[in-house]
Amino acid sequence: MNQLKRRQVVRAGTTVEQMVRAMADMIVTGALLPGEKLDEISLAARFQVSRTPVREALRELGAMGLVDREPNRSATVANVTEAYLHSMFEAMSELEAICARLSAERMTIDERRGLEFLHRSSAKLVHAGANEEYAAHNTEFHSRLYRGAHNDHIYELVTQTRARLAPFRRAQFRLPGRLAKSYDEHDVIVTAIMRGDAVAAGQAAYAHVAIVSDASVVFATVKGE
Amino acid sequence: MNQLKRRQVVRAGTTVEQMVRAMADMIVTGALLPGEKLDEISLAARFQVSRTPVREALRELGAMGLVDREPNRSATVANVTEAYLHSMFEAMSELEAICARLSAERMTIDERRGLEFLHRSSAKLVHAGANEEYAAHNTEFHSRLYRGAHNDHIYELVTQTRARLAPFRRAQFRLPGRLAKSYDEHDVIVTAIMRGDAVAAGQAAYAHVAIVSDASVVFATVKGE
DNA sequence: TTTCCCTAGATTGCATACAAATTCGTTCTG
DNA sequence: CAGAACGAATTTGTATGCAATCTAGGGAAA
Repeated sequence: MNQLKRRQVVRAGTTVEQMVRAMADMIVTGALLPGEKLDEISLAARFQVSRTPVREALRELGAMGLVDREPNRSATVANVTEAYLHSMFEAMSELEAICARLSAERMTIDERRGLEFLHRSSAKLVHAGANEEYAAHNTEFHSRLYRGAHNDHIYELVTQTRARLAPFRRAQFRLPGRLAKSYDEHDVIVTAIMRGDAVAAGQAAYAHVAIVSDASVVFATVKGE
Repeated sequence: MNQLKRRQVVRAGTTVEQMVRAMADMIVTGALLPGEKLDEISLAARFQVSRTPVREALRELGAMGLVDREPNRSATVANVTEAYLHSMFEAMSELEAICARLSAERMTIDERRGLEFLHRSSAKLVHAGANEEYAAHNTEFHSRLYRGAHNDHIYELVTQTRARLAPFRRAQFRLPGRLAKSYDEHDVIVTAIMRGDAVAAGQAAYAHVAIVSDASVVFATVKGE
């Protein structure tokens, strides 16, 4: 098995799919910063492919809102105005509220128990001050909330919004005491969901995200313009 | 000015943009039916361009959710499962509720007056049974609700969802008496917004869309599986 | 010195060419 | 006759080439 084609690499698909995944990841994780130029030739060289798949990947990323494109100029990592950023955070609050509300009504027993267990198990990370690991737990926590709503389209909308927001809330848990507060806020949500209180769950989720927005460090306009 | 290039035609952009607009329109209006095959060569011939822009347009439409794409097989007009369709309608209800709620809180005086005027002026269309025209008024009515929320990202989400839903609710106003009921439901929303009652506006909007979902004729799986 | 304009290089947009994959018809076999 | 298997034709995926557009730098004029 010395000579396997690029195509056969685990979980691969077409070249474009790979590029989209790779670049989306780089943008979301911050390896590429908002405003950064993405010229097709460099990308083609970097990924060892021709410009054709690069262009298709950029177009898809553009449609996803992760990169900005204008005719006859290089694509750039999406960089939004402060007003738009605010609208995304607000939308996120609303969407999370919906998910929490629906989760309170629709989660199966197993989902509820799983959520509670995950939440409880993150307590020790708070005490240990394990930023990175708590962040991972946090992501999983919210993911479960989205899935728990049992609505595929809402899941898509919230996931998409979260991805676009990611580059702008990197240092979320750097603020002192934020971890413990986050845990407490999750606790309110979990409690409400466990007892099937949709209204309380929705309100708690809305407030939680709203707080995160405020706590988030906002990178405005990093490069170019 | 005899020899103007394709590019210079009014409101045009790059070839791909034109194709995306044209095809999105065809899909949304039903000129292309869900499930229909979209092979690149035919499209290229039809639009008098090479396959390259066609492929980019298809990829963008795919990202928008208007066409389904799988590696090494033709793209098709998006055709969703009944479960997914249901989830889109539910999402639409939630999103419209948010917009109505925020509109009740945030619309300017002018926006409120404009909405009310538009609504009142559609009354005569109901009496006349003018389906087509009422449908246009209806579209405009909802558009204003979305813009009235003063949140660009939510506007984007709701617009996108509406577009994906369009092919599946074509015959919305064909049902007898639906026009009058729609008007009455709009009336409740408008009244709530005019008096700034966010909760009532949200509930009325949610109920309105939920009814439309039920009233909608669902085309399931038109062509090809 | 500053500003404007022009040209050369660089970069994107689209077309064409070729490779890989799929599909469908035909043939061969049981 | 049914079904598997092979192969040609169709269709998608990627590379390359050329035209159109943009950008940057230098030189001329104010």
